[in-house]
Amino acid sequence: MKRPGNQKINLRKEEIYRAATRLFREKGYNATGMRDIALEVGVEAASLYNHIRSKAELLQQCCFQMAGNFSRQLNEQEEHLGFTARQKLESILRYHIQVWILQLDEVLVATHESKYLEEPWLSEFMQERRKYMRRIEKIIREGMEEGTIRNTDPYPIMLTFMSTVRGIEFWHRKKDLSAKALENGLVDMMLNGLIPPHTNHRG
Amino acid sequence: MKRPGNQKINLRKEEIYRAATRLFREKGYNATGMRDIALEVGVEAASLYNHIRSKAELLQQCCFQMAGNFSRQLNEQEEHLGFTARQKLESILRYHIQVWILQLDEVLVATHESKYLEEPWLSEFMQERRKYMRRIEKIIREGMEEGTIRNTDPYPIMLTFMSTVRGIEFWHRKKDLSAKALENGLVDMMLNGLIPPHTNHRG
DNA sequence: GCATAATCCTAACAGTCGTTAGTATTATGC
DNA sequence: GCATAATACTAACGACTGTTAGGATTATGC
Repeated sequence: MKRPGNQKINLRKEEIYRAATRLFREKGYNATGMRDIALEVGVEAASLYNHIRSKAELLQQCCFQMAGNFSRQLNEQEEHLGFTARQKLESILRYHIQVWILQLDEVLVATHESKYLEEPWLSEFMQERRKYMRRIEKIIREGMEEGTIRNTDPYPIMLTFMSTVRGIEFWHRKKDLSAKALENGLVDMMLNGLIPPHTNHRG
Repeated sequence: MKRPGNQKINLRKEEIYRAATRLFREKGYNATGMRDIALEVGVEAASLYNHIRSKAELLQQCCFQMAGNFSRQLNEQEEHLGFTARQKLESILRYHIQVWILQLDEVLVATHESKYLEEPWLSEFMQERRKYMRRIEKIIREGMEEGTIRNTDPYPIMLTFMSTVRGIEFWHRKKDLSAKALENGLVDMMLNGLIPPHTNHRG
């Protein structure tokens, strides 16, 4: 069997990965058994090991795939010369929101289950995250220097920026609000806050 | 042994609860064994059952204690007649932040591990949380009617409000920023956003 | 100091976990 | 259709899980 383009193999592997990601999100990494994943795929648990090396590998793939995506997108924005820092931040935030809407399973696993990564992956993942947050903070500082971002401590702003997307976890999709409206609403809050423009109660 | 004020009993129980909460936060509920908790307390795992009914009970206590605290504080604010809706929201947000700073272990367990509650506790907890979010949304709507809150869709605002505290999870305490400064920074972002007041780029 | 209740221990339970060994089955390339 | 590689199965492994039983130890109230 000289692989006919690797298609079938990777399809099965992909299927396992998707099932695992969904279950990791739904039940948590530790509460998800290989037998649960196997049931979802329609196979015995032992058969999974023809396609993957271990359960831990599935978690690693999910976490570092997401980390890579976010890091790459941040690279693009950092190099975007025509944008002010505030425009960069808005663009990055919109990317965050879209990922949280379109790939909620993966991003929630990377966010909540990454702590179950084994070493040395755990340390590497956390270091990458710290690095990412520092890069965001740097853009915020640049925005303050160029005057497009309000001049206060950049650190709480960065924390708020990183947390804004978290609410999407609770969004009931069926209801009144479209994805684009949700995105715009979150971006609007990040940029303008909840005080009306005419009021003069700042500080 | 006719309880001498229940002190010793409750101290041990309290000790177990604290150890469990810390470990649940650190390693997650499922990855924390009764033997881990016992080791922390300095006792054999089986001995824990002289003080608690089950591992699940420890999680329930943590989740519903926090839920009760938040719910009670919200009651107080709802009944606070001298406050505008915006002042109420700021007050509630400051309470959120202080809890996330002072009781990070418990609040993280209630936030991230509550999904491992068994029925009917799980349903009750999630229902309480939905109710809480709807009450926040109602205050936001009141603020829009009285003009103290910018008039947009209240739902994304509520989601942002609920998520603001999440960043505290990543706060390195040792460093530059005091707890009070962090609190003020987060509140400031919530109220004013990151656009400087003189700019005219709203909408 | 005796009766008793609280708390601890050891040992073990039934179940689940991720994973491996060994083998059977299926599909491919020639 | 034969050789071979991929993939599936069954059975089981040792380790770990929350919890219980039963007995030993300790502290309390009178």
